Amino acid sequence: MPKLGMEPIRREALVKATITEIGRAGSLDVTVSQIARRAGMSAALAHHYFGGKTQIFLAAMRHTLGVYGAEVRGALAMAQGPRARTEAIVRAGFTSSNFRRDVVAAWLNFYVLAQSDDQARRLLSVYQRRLHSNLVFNLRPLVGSRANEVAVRIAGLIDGLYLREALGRDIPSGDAATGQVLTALEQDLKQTERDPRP
Amino acid sequence: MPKLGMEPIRREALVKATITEIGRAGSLDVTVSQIARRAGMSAALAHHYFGGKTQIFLAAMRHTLGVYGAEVRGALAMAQGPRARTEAIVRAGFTSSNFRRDVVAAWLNFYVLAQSDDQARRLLSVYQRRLHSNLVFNLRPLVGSRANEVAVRIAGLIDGLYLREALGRDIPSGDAATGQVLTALEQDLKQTERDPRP
Amino acid sequence: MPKLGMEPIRREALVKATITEIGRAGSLDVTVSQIARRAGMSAALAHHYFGGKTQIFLAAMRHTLGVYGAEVRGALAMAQGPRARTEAIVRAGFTSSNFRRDVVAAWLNFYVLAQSDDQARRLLSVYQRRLHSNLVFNLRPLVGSRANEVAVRIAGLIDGLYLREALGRDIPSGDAATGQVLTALEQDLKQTERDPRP
Amino acid sequence: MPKLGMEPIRREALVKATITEIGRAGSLDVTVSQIARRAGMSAALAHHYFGGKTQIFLAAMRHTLGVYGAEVRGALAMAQGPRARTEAIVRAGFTSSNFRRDVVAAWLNFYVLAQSDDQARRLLSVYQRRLHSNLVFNLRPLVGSRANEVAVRIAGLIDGLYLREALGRDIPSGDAATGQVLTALEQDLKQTERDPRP
DNA sequence: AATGAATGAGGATTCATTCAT
DNA sequence: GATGAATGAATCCTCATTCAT
Repeated sequence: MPKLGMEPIRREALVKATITEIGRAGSLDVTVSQIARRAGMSAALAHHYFGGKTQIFLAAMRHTLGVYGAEVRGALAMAQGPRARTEAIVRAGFTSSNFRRDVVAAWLNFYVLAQSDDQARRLLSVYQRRLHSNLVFNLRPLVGSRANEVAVRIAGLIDGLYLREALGRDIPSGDAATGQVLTALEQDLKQTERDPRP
Repeated sequence: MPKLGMEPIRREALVKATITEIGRAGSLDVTVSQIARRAGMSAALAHHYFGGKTQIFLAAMRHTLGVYGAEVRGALAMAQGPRARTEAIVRAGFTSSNFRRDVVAAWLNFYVLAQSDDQARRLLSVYQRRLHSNLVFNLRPLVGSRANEVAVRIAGLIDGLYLREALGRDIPSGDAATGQVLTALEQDLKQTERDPRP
Repeated sequence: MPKLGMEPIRREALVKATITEIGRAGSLDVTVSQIARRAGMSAALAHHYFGGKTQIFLAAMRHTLGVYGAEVRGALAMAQGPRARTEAIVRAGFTSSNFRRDVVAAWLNFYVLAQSDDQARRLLSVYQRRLHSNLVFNLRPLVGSRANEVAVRIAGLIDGLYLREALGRDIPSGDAATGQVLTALEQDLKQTERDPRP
Repeated sequence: MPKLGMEPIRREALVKATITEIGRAGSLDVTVSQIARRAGMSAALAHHYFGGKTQIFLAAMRHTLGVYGAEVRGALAMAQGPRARTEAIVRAGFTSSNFRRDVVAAWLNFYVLAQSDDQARRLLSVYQRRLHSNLVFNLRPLVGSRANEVAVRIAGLIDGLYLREALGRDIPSGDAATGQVLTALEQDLKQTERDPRP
């Protein structure tokens, strides 16, 4: 009994299973069989849908980036004014849907993959550029010509806290991380108050 | 052609070759043969000296951490006063011997390895704790009770900039990264001036 | 060419090939590839079905013991009275399906394997205990309290003749071996006649 | 300081170490390094003295057979008359120097080796023939034309009891084994009394 | 006499991928 | 649409053996 319209369901199941398995293994050393099993299908079917292991990883990556992007857009839509919007961007990064142990592990591994796989690198670049311009756009009214520099600092700090979290044994605390970044942000704002450079 | 006392020579060659190969591959998916070939010996000999692939990686890791630690100690020895010492710690992280493309790639992969390998995790913990307490010790006179929080921020930012550099296409610029961290540090110091909390 | 339900077919082919190859080599120094090739498949498939080399050997062992056990049961079913049954047990051990050169070699190697592998040891123990109790049960009416001792002697002699056969160059003669054991048995019976010990 | 006259000492140490290691492993899967280490020298030296792994095994085998042969000859020298001499041969096989766990394991493995190695086979043949003719020679006055057949039975039983002992968990009991064989022998003698066939 | 150094050959095992059904 | 069957290629690791010192 061939089932119709299974494709999107299967794909989604595989993407989720991929994130889960990468999280469990803590690395990309995960077999297609493991992923497929967790997704409730045969390895052959996984291949059928995605064409290969790398494609599966990339799809999982796109999914993760997509979720993250949606979260950012959602937060931006609610916020009023540049400061609130900048803070919203920061907060979105540490939401409970993004700052989960397995997702963090996936991110870390995607960074690794991006070093050898061009598609992955491009994907990450897109994310990084988008984050950067989002930050710069909203920081400009707040810190003027410092916007670029501050954006790099904020983004760097976000990544760094992610990285640290990947290793800690305790459940990731989004609040603490958010607090760290917002404090850094606030000091950049104060610095501008003291020494404005339009 | 001396035939005795080769062990340390071989070990060192293997450690270097490991860093290089990880740098080239951008991942831990490097065969023992590749490493051994680059180090100018057979894979069997590499196994003979290290006992296994993981041990080779860990030795390379220890070496990298060792170099880093030496650099930090050296910098600390030259610096006078807490502020200079704190800056020295930061600068040491972005020295040209640490902030090389392949070394950064190695670090990134060690983070990954630490998620699944206990020895690697322990090694990283040691490094992180040492960095943290170094920072806290020198920050105390500067920012008082904020020392811990500031140390986390500084360390996080350092890691984040490392991470970003791993992906960039251009040669890593230690100066830019150092500048970023020192700016963040300076703002934390000013904040304390404004609002001292002994 | 049916493509489903291959598993039992493959397993059986592998088990047979294992016996054959052990027979040819005269030892367990047989590669999985050799076995797989003889069974008409790739080494990978052999692993797929059995999980590892030891498992393949154990399966072959179980098969051999199974055949032997079936033969004994078959012979017992035909025989009437304790003496006939005891003789049947002896004869079953030297049947042409059990007393083949390669099977004898397999036995010998299983003894060796049993010294280091626990599963193998357990398997052999089961066989030995079964043989022993079969003998004792049927010997009791014939030799009374000597049953245990006689059973040990009979079983020992069977094993010894197997061992000797493993080395001889000529085709194993089940008849000669059977004769030897039956003679020993008969003398034990006569001894009981002369000196009954209920 | 080159030591003189070390050769015999080294060889003996290696032979003993070989028996010990085979006993520990329960198989011939013993590396030359293991043997050499136990014998207190380098693997290279072991090769130097024996030429190769097989040669080391064969030397150990010759040694074992030699000890056994000496024991038999010693026992024969003490015994008076054919019956005592026959019993002496049997007893020699289960002496505490021959019926040790590791020696039994070695024997078993030599049987295995003899299936693939010609030198080993020849060595075993020599032992078997010698044992056989020793038995026949002394049995002739006792059982007349049955001598050959009885010798096969006795020798088979000895081998079988060895084999059984190789697997048992308890310390080998030479007495019990000797008893078994002597009982069989006695019954053969009685049989001849009843039905003499000169 | 003795050994550390060194390697080639080989073997178990894993896995992504393909294919026939 | 879905999967069991099947394999080639790769990789880690072991080990007997050789050689220079």
